[in-house]
Amino acid sequence: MSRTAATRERLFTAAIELIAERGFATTTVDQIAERAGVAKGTVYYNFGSKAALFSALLEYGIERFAQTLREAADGREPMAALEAVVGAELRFIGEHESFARLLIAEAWRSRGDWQYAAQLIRERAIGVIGDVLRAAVAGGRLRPDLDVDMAASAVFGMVLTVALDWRTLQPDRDVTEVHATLMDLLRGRLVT
Amino acid sequence: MSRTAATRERLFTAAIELIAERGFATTTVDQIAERAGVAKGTVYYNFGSKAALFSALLEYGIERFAQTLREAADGREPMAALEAVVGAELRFIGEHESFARLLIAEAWRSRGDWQYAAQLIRERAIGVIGDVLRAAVAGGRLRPDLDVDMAASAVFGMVLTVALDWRTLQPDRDVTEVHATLMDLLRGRLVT
DNA sequence: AAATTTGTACTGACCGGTCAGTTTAAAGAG
DNA sequence: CTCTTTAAACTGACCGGTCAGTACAAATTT
Repeated sequence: MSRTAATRERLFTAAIELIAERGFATTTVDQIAERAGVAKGTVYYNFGSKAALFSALLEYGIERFAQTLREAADGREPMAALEAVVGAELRFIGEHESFARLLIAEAWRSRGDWQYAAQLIRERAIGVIGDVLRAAVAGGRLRPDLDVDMAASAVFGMVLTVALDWRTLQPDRDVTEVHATLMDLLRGRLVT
Repeated sequence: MSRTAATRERLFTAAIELIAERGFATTTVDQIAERAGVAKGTVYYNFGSKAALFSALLEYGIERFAQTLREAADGREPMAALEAVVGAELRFIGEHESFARLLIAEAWRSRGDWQYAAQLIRERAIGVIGDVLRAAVAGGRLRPDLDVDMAASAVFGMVLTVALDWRTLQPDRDVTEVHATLMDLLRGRLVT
């Protein structure tokens, strides 16, 4: 990894943590530079502005998120793929809790400079779930009249909410338990 | 309604809209005052600080949210109550979209002054769903080993995400359709 | 019933701190 | 020699909070 890439990585990590804790607007560039162990000028040398840093960070994070989900689905039968994708989302959030909080906080605004973030998540991350559901419908495993896009966003939001509650309230609980409950819910195994 | 109550109401409305659009930190007190049609000093006369205004607004909104859900559940059989609560959450978000966006954006921070907001939502709003699910389990309509708290937060998050997507992407679509899809999902009617 | 006082709600110019972004000169790395 | 980073000082716009003063209606006094 080049020196530049390493510097950027450290700035990303520092910025994600701080912004998740305090929000974009109340996080100062001085704080980001300090936590990254870098001079303030370096931030501007590498990114040009606070907003540009955040923008790059969002795209980078969402791309990695979507990539993780895609790999989980790859090569699996539809219903197994859904299970794997839910597990991957859960694990990703567990490992990148700060990023998840940042996403949820900045992505669902009505105006502002980051509503494109919501669009990005929809296209990339939720899109993967949609593809899996579409395959399941095509394979006759799910109702043919299913509103795939709505269901995808429902699954994504459900997992996101539960994952954040899990990390907040019972961080020691095992992922597999959370995963199992979620899958039971999705498979309609709750109703007796 | 007293003059004071009217002024506070207008400040609430203005603040909710602006904060949902731009976030708490980037919304200025001058903007709130201007949109409410009062002087800046009036904000401080009535609430003491920007944070106190936001705090009052959160409690007010969450209480009304929870109240709506509670009334929907009241007097209904468990599964009918669940259906009614989901419908009520959907309708509340449709009617108070700004407030919902504000909630999702500010309530899931890790630190900061509003993590108590997440706690408030959990205790009040999600709590109602939890009570309904508990009743359903007690009545033998849902699996006895169901993790009620996790399921409640899953339902809440799922509805919240879908509702916001609905308002953003297809605002003209009828609530009942969205509601039906959501209930099918919850009842496990998707798997063939 | 006119004059005065009191309490409450509101006003908006102003102050002081904060912070994004700039500048500069010099040092380290590939 | 060029690219990257550093450290520190500086600028200027912006914004939360303050406060002396206004508006006005109800109570109290004369």
